[in-house]
Amino acid sequence: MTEAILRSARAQLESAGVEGVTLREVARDVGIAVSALYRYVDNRDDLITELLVEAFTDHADAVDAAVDAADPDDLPGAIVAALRAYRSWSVQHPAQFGLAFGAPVPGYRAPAGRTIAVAVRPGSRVMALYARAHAAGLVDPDVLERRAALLDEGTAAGFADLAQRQSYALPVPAVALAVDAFVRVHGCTVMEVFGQLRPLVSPADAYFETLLTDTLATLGL
Amino acid sequence: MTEAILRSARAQLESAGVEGVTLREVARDVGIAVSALYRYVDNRDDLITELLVEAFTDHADAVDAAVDAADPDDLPGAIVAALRAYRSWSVQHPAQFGLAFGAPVPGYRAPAGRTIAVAVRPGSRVMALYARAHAAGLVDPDVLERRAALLDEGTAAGFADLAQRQSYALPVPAVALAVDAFVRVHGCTVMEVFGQLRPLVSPADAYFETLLTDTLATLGL
DNA sequence: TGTACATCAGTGAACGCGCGTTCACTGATGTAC
DNA sequence: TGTACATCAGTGAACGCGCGTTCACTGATGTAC
Repeated sequence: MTEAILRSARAQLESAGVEGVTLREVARDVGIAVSALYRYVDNRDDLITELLVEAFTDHADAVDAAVDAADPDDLPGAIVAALRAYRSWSVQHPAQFGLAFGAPVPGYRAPAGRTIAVAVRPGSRVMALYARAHAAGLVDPDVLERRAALLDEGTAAGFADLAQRQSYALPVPAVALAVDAFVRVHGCTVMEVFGQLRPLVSPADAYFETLLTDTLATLGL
Repeated sequence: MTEAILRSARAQLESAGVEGVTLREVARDVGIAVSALYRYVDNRDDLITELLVEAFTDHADAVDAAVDAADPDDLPGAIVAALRAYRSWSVQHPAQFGLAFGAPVPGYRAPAGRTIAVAVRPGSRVMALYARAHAAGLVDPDVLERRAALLDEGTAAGFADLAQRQSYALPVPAVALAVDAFVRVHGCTVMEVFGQLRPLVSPADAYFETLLTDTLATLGL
């Protein structure tokens, strides 16, 4: 039942956006009185939270699956697979992506406790791969050095803080490189999902592949 | 009057998002009967369109102003100024940015005739600067060549098409470089406005500056 | 085996609300003769 | 100068709608004695 409710809500999210997710419509869809919905859901915001957590989870699961399926001895390959999955899932689930990574929903405050841990999973997974690559000596020292030269004190402190909070076993310039790469990939993905890429780039798949190979260079791999 | 209506609608957009923009609230705000609104506006969608066009226009105006204020003999400097303005306006006007560049509003179809021309202005402005820099021989040929090597047939055709449609006086690899740079800048901006950058990067200003200097390298300048 | 009772999923009417849009209208202003 | 008329910004009531949430309830199922 709880699952049927969530499925119906997801369908509405996909067809009408967050603001189109409605308890009454869910009730109609599931074939239940509206009031009966309150047995399964505290209120509308609670349902939205459920959708949000589900979106983050599905996204992270897709990335995990790609990494698990990759050759464990080919770290750059695994990173590429992860980033590819990051985009693929997003393009295939635009509404859920929009809920998770789009403009914040006005009047709705996501409960940090439930969302943060799951929102951070894909980044942490990739970072762990990169840390292993770094430990294995695969990261070009010149690239690291050039990135270090770009760092001012404030940003360096920020990256050090991030590495400590998330337990990333990487020196600050390597964290900076990883963030750069992530910004490229996520930025390109957002643009594609929200329709800003199409006017600029014709086969998005191919463009993303070139962005990926170039991103490896960003990472010094 | 028309201006007062638009101002009120903009305030609502800022405080409650697109879905929070309401004819009745605008009427209340302006001090007029709801029905009187229909003298100035065809319907709600028309008002949203007005907001959308205004957002694109203000954004493009900000970029134009930055370029106009820059030293006309320092093309890389002008490009940096344009990209900086691109981000600054966005960060300062998150709601309008979200309307223009966020997830499409469900149930609302923007009239292409009114939006496309204005949506394209910042990109074209920067592209024109880059074309001048290229014509002046400022673009590193090695960078161009490396980018050319990354191009497959399909993507190359896409960029050629873009250059022709928009009359960009640049060879295909240079167009590709410019798009890469734009994706980086826009992607980073989206992440910042929608709150995905803050968990990763601590002083966003400083990070964006390093991204800008690195973007110049992307462009071969 | 039979009865009293608790549990619990689900009902349906009602609440108060805000919305976009339409309609017949009012009343001031300006113009034509 | 005075009168008839058109224009036009704005009024206010009404339409039909959908929403989230609450409330007293029903009726089947299971449990305790």
